[in-house]
Amino acid sequence: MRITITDVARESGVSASTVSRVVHDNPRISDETKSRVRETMERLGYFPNALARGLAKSSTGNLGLILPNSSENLFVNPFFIEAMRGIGVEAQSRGYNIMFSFSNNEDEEVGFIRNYIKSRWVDGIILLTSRKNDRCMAYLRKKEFPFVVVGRPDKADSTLWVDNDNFHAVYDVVNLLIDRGSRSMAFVGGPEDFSVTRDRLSGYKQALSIRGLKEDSGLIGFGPDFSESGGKATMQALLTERRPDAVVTTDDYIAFGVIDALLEVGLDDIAVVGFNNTLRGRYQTPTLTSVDVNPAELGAGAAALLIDKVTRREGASDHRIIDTVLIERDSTSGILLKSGRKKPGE
Amino acid sequence: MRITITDVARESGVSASTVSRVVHDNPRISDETKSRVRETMERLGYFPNALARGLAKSSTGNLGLILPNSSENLFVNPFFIEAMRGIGVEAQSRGYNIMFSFSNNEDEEVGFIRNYIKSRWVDGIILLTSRKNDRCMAYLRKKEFPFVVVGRPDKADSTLWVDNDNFHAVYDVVNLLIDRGSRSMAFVGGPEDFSVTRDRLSGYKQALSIRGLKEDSGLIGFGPDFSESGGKATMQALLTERRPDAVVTTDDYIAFGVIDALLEVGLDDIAVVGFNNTLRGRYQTPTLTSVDVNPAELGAGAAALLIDKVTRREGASDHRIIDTVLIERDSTSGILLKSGRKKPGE
DNA sequence: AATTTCAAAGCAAGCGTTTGCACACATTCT
DNA sequence: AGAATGTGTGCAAACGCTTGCTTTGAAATT
Repeated sequence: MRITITDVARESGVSASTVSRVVHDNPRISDETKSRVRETMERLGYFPNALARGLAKSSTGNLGLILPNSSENLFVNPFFIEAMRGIGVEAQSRGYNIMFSFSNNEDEEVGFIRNYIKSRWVDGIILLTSRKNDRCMAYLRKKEFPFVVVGRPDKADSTLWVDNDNFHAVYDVVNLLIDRGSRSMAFVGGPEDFSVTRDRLSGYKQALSIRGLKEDSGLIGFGPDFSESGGKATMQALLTERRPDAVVTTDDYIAFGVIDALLEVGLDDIAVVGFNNTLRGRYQTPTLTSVDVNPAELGAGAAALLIDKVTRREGASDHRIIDTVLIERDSTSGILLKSGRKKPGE
Repeated sequence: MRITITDVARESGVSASTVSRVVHDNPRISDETKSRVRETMERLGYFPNALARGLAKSSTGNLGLILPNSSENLFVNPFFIEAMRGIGVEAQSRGYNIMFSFSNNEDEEVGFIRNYIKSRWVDGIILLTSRKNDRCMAYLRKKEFPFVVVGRPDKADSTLWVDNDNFHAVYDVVNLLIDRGSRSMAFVGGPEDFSVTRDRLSGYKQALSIRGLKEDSGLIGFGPDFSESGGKATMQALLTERRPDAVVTTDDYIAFGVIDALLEVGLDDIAVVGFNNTLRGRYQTPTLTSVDVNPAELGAGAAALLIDKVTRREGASDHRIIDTVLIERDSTSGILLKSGRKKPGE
């Protein structure tokens, strides 16, 4: 027989309400009673039933995590598992549990969110990507349900968000490339409706203008996704019109595709930069200069923000910016050598 | 105001119990009533409260997932995210939710399990690794709580499990290497208390003996973990005594370490095989022959088994074997070339 | 015509907590 | 001494659903 609050109450000669108040350390209960009740709880091995508690308080202490439509490349990317870890660790340390679901498309995502909300499993929801006109966000806003998004939201309202300073991250990349001698730098991004793509593009444009280089729309391309094949195709299209001396991309996998496209036409002296500091970028040939976006911190920040919100903590801010780290490797050392060996002297 | 089962009842002129029975499609309710009630539910947008339901049924429809102590290398390994995906997809398709937690050590794991069970958040638990004398398993058995483990359990009792046929997987690898000409084959495994290590070792021994090669304990080593550095150190130790012509490992990362150790002493003609078919193995130099263990299938199988169990489905078996696929690449093509180019003619 | 059988639906007691309000008693103030 | 505070607990009504047992009325059986 499972032991309940009434067992504890009977056993320590008080009412169930008193036991409940002891559990919550209510100041109206005398220290004497508290310690007596606590001793009984200990002895009986009492543990509150989360469901009953949730029902009574109408709040669960769970957060829902929506993983984006899993085009395969999203899962070879350690970004997500790292973000999940950040979320998990932060949530655990504050007594929250995480429920997750995998979806195949935006419809399914909305379906899961709907289910989480309506069945009252969770107190808040974490979205792991930010898109323009995101239907998940629209739904959550309509329902006025607490949520946080990793990435800058499309609309500037009270939405909680956590993101890198993508503008500055790219700004630094562009400066590095200019310092390395680039005069005609291309930009190959993911889909244009992701805020991360748009932010990085504007960092690119700003930096060019500040350094006195002309922006050229012929040097800017957007892929259909964040995949290697998408990056390759985009680069190939771009190459029919222009011959850049460096390429800034918004993801390592896009960068791999770009490098592929370049090498295929014999261009092995073009600098390429990726984002997300993937493992493959560290081992492939050439090793890839990349921006580490600190996914675990992004996740932890998101969880923290959301928990602050649902616990109505005072003075909680509505966003958080996570630092990035630019990691320079061979792909910007001056020459893309097929052999992958570092250019001597760089 | 949130709408409840009584609202639906009132609105369609029946009792709450009837509505509940309609929701569960109880045959004792007439079709006429069912359709009337369903129409009302639709119109009102009724959605059952999962907490209340769980409290009444004392079951939640949630499963708990315990991710192993996160030594970093476990997370660069796509095995886990893939397994999670398999679990998630299977669970979702059967109306179950997944809660997960990250732990840093076995104590924490047991703590999370205890919490899941005692607070009654979940109906069953999935363990993602199987160790000898695992305290999690011991605890779960003591509590008689339903769980499933990925990997063969240490004790042969009624424990649910799903695993590859590690014995045969290694058996095939050994045969391949012998066919390629190996006569002195080493085995470098992970920690000996993981059942996966022990199973693969016995496959190795069997295959050797069947093919008429002598087993040599000097050719067998176990690393402290599944990491690159561990693999390297183990191989280095082994090399002080022996000079094998091929190495079977139990993980790609161990294999990377092994290759490193070999190349450092100038041995570039030794065949090496890994497990888990990691991305890095596909791109590094040389590309690595590896066994794909189908992590998503392992995860899905685990979820399926556990759900069958907690729903007391008839005829549910207690384990499931998932096929592996041996993927041959350059590292067994005869010579480990530093350039990573395929040996011509192989 | 009286009795049995059966289908369909309702009653009410849980499931285990939380919490506003009431209550009893002991202090302190006029 | 009577009134006003304060302090520590208990009562009982939620929270929203499930389910064993009953009831009701009609059809089938003797």
